[in-house]
Amino acid sequence: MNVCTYICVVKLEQAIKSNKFKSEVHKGVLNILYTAWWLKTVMSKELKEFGLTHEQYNVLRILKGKYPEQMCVRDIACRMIEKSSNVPRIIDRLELKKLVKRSNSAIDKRETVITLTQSGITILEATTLSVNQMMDTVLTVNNRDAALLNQLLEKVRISES
Amino acid sequence: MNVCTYICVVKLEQAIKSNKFKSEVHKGVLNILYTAWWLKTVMSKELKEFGLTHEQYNVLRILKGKYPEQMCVRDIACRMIEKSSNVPRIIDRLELKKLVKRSNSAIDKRETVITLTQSGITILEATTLSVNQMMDTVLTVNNRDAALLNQLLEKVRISES
DNA sequence: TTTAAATCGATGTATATACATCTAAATAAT
DNA sequence: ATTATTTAGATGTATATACATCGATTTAAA
Repeated sequence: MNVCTYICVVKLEQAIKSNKFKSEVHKGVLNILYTAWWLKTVMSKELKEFGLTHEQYNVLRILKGKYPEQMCVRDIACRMIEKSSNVPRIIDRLELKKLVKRSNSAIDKRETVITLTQSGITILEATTLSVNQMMDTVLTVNNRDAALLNQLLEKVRISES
Repeated sequence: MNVCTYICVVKLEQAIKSNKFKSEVHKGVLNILYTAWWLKTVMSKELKEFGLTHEQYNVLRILKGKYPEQMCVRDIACRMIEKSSNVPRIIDRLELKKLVKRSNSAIDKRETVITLTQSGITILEATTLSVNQMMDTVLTVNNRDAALLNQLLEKVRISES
């Protein structure tokens, strides 16, 4: 069975061939992990058309958020979804593709400031349009359910310790 | 800010320093991705004590599900949460640590069958106990909310195409 | 029966994750 | 002012992801 086949497999039990879960909470953990993989796979398929990875797209979008201001590596890193992302290395690939530009900060010589290039803006806009359009088609969940989901995910992350 | 600090950051807006979302659905996508990273980070911290990665633990648990039966690589792969996992390579590390054993199938010579070793069973049991205990402490969400969350995640994965 | 197609899993490559370490620079402490 | 500490980001390493390819089988087709 092809990886893409799973995009149409809705049931978790079917996806991981298991129907014995310790509890709904335990199932929920697996469900979140699986859904995250599913979403990444769906998105990556679209991003690939533009030669971008999920993480590169994330960095570009973060830069867009402050544009035309520049951002230092640290500022980008703390906005990443996956906090352990190695941002300097992601910047490396984006720089090779000339989508961003590195330069040294005048204020703090330790900092490297990153700028979106015109090419970066153009690709990002086209990609965002395409990704959003695709997501609107693929995701049929409504905003009311999504709002409830957002509340529940926050509850999951309320930790005792 | 240390990566571990984020374990105590509950709000998505705070975690990714953004409060402008196109819609609740769009926010939901980011929320699922972030929560998955959060869960993996929390779990990995515990797994590290036993010298296991998240994926290695996943493979061991899948093998446990059929134990004492053996499983071929493909059978393991289709039960993985992340479908694009490179199972032969994960087996490589587990074999080096002598937690599993590879052997050739007598029925189909193309297949490699994997067996949990006694050492594998022992480590898996200790790890599972520790991980479950930690999860029960960290996750305070109740089963009713988790059941609702599971329904909503399934709705997210209902695709038009 | 011989060839063609499909399958299994090992392996190669580029990128990313999750760390640790290192250098340079900035800040704090003495 | 000098030293110590902290911080920024580059870099190194092991592992994983997301593919593609390849050899050895097995199955299907001619």
